[in-house]
Amino acid sequence: MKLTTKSRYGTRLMLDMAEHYNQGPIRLGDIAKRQDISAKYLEQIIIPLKKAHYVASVRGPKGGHILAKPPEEISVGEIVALLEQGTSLVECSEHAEVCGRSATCPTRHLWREAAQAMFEKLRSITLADLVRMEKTRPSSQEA
Amino acid sequence: MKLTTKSRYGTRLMLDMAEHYNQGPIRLGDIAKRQDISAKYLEQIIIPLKKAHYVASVRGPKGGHILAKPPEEISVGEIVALLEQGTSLVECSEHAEVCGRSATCPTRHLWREAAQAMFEKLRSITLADLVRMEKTRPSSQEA
DNA sequence: ATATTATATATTGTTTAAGTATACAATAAT
DNA sequence: ATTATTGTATACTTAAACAATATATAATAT
Repeated sequence: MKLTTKSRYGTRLMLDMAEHYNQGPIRLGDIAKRQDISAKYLEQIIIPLKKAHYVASVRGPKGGHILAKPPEEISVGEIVALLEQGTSLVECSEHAEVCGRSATCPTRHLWREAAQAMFEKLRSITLADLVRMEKTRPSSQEA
Repeated sequence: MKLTTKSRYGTRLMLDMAEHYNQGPIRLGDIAKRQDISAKYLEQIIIPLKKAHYVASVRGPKGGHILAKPPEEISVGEIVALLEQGTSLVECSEHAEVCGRSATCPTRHLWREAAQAMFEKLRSITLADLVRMEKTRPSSQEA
């Protein structure tokens, strides 16, 4: 039930770009160093974010990546949903056919509600919120 | 980010026992058949549930397992927390030391809040609720 | 004494997560 | 034009975790 590194690193990747919003293209290499994540791995993680038009890119020297929307308009929920490939906690939430019991299984709805509660929370927090949190309390912030 | 089969099967295991509450010890073999889960695997899954005193057992012929508390007093949240070994979505929620960035990482709190939202929902639903749901609407129940 | 249940421990197979490696394409600076 | 620097695309590898299975043992109702 743990989050994958894709959504965790992906969130930090996006947060790093949010922190440097309006500073032109940011190199993945720089983000990799700042966040201490393999640059090669970040290259993979950013692909779906580009396809979904959260991120734009510029090739060549002085190139890099930029957020395609302001940080206020990108929620963590969107990022996680994208990188975890959906908002469900069990396969049968989205694909009832994987289990013959789907039609009558009382636990099925349970997992959907739990996932909903989680994503509602995540969708309520934007990259701008995170940047603000970081600035306000450089360390030891409480929930 | 998917739930493991342990918590999913474990919930169905407990629900099956709730459905047969006050009917004496229930054989794991019977549950395995009804739920279409490997009996051997259920034997493993039930171990932590016994250790946590949600389930009691009787050996020998006519033996089996029984819920140690009424279904009203066992929430899905407790079952899942037990079988997923905690209520966190990332390692650093519980063990800050696994990541050098824990002290200042703004995303850390994020994951804790998301997990909290999810478990609040799960803790609000008991086995008795699930039994009731099943009886009220034998199929096609909506959230 | 026997059949039937649970218990304990070890082992195995499979999948997925996580990360690397290599080759290619675009472009700014010179 | 050439070169260095960035991103892009695809394939590959490794390790861990998940999901079971197998075997042997212990308790107990009949």
